[in-house]
Amino acid sequence: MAIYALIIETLNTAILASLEACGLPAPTGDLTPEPTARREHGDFQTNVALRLAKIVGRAPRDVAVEIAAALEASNTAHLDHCEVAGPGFVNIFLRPTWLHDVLTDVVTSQSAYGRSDALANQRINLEFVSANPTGPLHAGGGRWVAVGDALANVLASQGATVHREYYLNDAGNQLDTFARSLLARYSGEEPPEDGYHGEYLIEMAQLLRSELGDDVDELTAREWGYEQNVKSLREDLARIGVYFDTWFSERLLHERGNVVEVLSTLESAGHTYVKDDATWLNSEALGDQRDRVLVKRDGSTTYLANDLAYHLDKSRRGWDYLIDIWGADHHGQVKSLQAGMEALGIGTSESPQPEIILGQLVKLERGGELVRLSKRAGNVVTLSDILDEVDPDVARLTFLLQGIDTALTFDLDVVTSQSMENPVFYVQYAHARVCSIGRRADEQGVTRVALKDADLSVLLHERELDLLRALSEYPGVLATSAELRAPHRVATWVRDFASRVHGFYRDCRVITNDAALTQARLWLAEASRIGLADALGILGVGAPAVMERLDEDEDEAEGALGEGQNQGSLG
RNA sequence: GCGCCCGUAGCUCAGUGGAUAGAGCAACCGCCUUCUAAGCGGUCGGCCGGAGGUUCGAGUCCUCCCGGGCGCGCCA
Repeated sequence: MAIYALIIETLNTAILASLEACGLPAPTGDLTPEPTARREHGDFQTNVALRLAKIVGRAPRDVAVEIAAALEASNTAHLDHCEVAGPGFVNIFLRPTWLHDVLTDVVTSQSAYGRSDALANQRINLEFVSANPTGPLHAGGGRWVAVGDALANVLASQGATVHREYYLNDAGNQLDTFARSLLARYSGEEPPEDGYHGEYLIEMAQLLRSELGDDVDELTAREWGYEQNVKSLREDLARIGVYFDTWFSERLLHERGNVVEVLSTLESAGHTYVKDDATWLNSEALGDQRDRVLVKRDGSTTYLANDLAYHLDKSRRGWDYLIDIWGADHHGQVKSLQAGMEALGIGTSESPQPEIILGQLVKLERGGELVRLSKRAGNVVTLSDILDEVDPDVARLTFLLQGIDTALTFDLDVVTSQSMENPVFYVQYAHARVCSIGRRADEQGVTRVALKDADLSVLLHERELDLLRALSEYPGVLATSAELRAPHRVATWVRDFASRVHGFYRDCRVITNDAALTQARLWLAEASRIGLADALGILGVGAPAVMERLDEDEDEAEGALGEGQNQGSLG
């Protein structure tokens, strides 16, 4: 168990015992002590007195004083003293020894630090991106790439087995529309009104001609274009370092008769009816805003029918839990899908409903103006375009620093031209600095003694304790991030932690003549490195050991980037 | 009209019912003889969209209103 959890448990027990010693009842609900927001309030605070006051009919501060005294009298590990403050909080002050235990915990756990087995035995299928294979991934799609991959890592950090899946809508009208557009370009014509007008089709048409000659029909164009598009999706994803375990083809559902099967299941369960020559799902009765068509008048199935077959297939493939990440432009489909799944008997404890995570859309800005993000309109900015200009790490963290409930504005001017001030460099630099200390120590022949031989009790500087407090909270950050499906919490944690690392670096020289202090600080630096590297790893952002110092004369020129990063054209 | 999301510092955004609401950027002032100044410290900056309500306590929960985004196809 991580030290933080251990402390909470210890304090919890101590508080309960104190209540009993005072003859006070235990309040209902969670009385978990929580870390204080301010240093002067100690390490942890508990609001039990506030909550008990009404029950016992006494002033909250009186109750608090009593509890504080009982707590102090208890023999609780690391406890220094308690104070009553504000309306009736009991502030708990611990000795720094608990933070020294955190350091030991981090360096002995290494990359396992912060991990939990809360989701052990959970096999989760996480579907994200799933952009139609009708062209390159557009810039806004990068958000789901970054968020989905990070969320997968976050869930895995809690012990889950996570499977990344990409659903290819390769059986519907969109691909046909795409084919007609491609063929139009191939013939030197403008795409149809409702077709795809992006310039990428012109290039693609040229390639089509050079590869397959002058006698290409629509079907051939479609299949060739489809292959090209999937290939380019994979390439774009590879550029940003995201790989899917499964690329699931919608066509398979039709070939295997899954869609037909879903329809007959729904029909025999009495959930469908025929009206206006179409087959409808009685979804309104199941919570949807209205009923939905499953089979169109022309006999083809709707997106909903196909999607139900897809989700049913996913749950049959043996996952304990299904998660989809969708853009907010699809939120109208959530109720329909869930209504259909319920009609199919999904939604029990053995087979829970798919969880749909909705993320707000990305607004792309350049030159102070919004850029439209539409594959159909001509004006396309692709993820690949962005990666031509910025480092994948920059793109990822830009998408990840913001919660998915807010519409994100991706300002290309800021992200590209001001990359010197990008949070990515700030965080990566903290990692590089810590690594640099290790190298410098090596150069000077200073080697780290075994952890058990280092005297950590000399770590008393506020900067040092600050680092350890942040590290103590990291496991909780990961757990919360997983629970709330909010990977941005890891991003904001690591940015905050980097700030503490820089402060420590500035104020606490590690390699000094004080051998004991040097040893303790070397271990603290190592713990910090582990924290930074782990969080960055979860976000899918690189943690370079070296970042070259930016030459002052060239601060407008090319940035000095760490290893493994492509050199963005910044000028 | 109905449904979902959002509204917090000049800008971009954190903040799972707790005390004096935070960070980055921008602006201004300091700090390099010492482990990388892509750094550190400080100043400036807020009726948390508005009004009610619940609560010992509300940026957070509830209701209504205002403003913005996205949906409400026999498209996908």
